[in-house]
Amino acid sequence: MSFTTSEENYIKRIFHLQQETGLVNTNSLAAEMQTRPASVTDMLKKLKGKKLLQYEKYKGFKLNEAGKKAALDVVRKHRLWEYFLVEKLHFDWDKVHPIAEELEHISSEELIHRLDHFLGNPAFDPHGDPIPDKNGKIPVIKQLSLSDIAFKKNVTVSSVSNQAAQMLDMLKHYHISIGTQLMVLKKFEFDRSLEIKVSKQNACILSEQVAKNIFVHDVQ
Amino acid sequence: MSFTTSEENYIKRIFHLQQETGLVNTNSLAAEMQTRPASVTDMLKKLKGKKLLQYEKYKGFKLNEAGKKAALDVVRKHRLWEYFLVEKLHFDWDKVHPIAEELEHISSEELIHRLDHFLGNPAFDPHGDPIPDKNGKIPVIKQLSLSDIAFKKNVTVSSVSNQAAQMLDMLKHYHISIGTQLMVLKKFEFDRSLEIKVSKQNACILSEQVAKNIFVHDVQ
DNA sequence: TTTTATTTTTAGATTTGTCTAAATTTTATT
DNA sequence: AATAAAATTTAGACAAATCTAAAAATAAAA
Repeated sequence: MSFTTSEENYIKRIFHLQQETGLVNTNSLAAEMQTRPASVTDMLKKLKGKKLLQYEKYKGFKLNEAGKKAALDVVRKHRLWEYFLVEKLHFDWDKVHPIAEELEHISSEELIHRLDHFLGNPAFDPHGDPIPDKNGKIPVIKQLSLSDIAFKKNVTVSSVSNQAAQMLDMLKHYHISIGTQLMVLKKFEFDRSLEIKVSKQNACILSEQVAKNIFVHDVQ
Repeated sequence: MSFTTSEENYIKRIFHLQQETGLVNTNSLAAEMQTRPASVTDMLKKLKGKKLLQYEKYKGFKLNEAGKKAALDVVRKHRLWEYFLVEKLHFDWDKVHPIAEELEHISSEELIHRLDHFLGNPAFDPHGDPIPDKNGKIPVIKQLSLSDIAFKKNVTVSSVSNQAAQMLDMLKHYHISIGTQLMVLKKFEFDRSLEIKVSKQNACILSEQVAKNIFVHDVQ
């Protein structure tokens, strides 16, 4: 099933709204989409016709399973492109959203599959938001990301979600790999970067983005 | 001035047709666009209204300077994206056209500027077609590209248009740089790759794409 | 529980890009 | 030069996505 750019935009916004409020209503979606309630009603009929939406007139609405999968596909594309723009083209992270809004509607599945691989299958975008995988599965941030660890607590690296060469290079340089023991010394609120201590070496600084991609567990 | 996707597609096709035939006529453009002559006429009025087209009813038409610049912008975007798809995402070169047809309509100038830089400001796309620069200037293939040099003729490398790290790595590996003396020994028609001899070293094979990006002049 | 206010939907219009069918202009042929 | 053929344009229609204004349904308040 393929969708128009307009359909994809509506699907994505409904998805985000229903995550906060459960059921979505016409006026709030119209406000989000910067359009008129009447236009929303028109689109709701189309989406219901495509069997993406639970919708009864005057009752509020939400995406069904097919609709959620469609939304996650768009979210995945958006976040992968944002990652590309920041990591490869060195855009500032706060400049990429409008460009990703266009790129997310490029249709080729093969393109996204290859882009994902090229980027090292990142789990989080430059804003720290999770990137759904091909099946719509969202990586869970089980309080185990290094960015959520308490100070002075000894932890062991269990996985690194971002396989990009640059990331691996950096970790290699700091002598971090699966099994390495770490301790968080300080968190800079300004950019949420972390000062950490690796085994018996000197302290070093990791960006929030790197920290989010490092998963750790308690030392046994 | 910005254009719709449909306008850009028409502009691009008119550009390619007028390079071959000078004046373009309605039926041939309709055939190229896989649409009806009546639809072409409708679009011609729009493009004339935007002052991109020299057009008198029943007389044939062609892009004026503004139109040509608009066309070159689209061609530039298309070819840069093709280069990206082949060089970075490792698509087969014959698979990238339809995807680039979508990507070429992404509007951000900053994006294209950064993409160009990221790719190493390539002068030719994976099909060997020249990539217009930001100002619409098309790199001239003055019989000086290595791919156009006669066999057994001694030449000196004068410039390398593609600044990508991978390209430079490869050239370094073969001990090729500005000033290096080369000789073309053989051309394989199958993929137009070249066997060349570098100074007093062993012969090596260069792909057509690499050869097109190496410019040479006669040995003085 | 009426009445009022809010929300949502319908009806009908608009824009963009397309179409078919018919009319017009140009070109080619006798 | 008159007529036939081809190319091009006009006229009117349609689908998608939007809009305004009015009607209908629901929710809130008196």
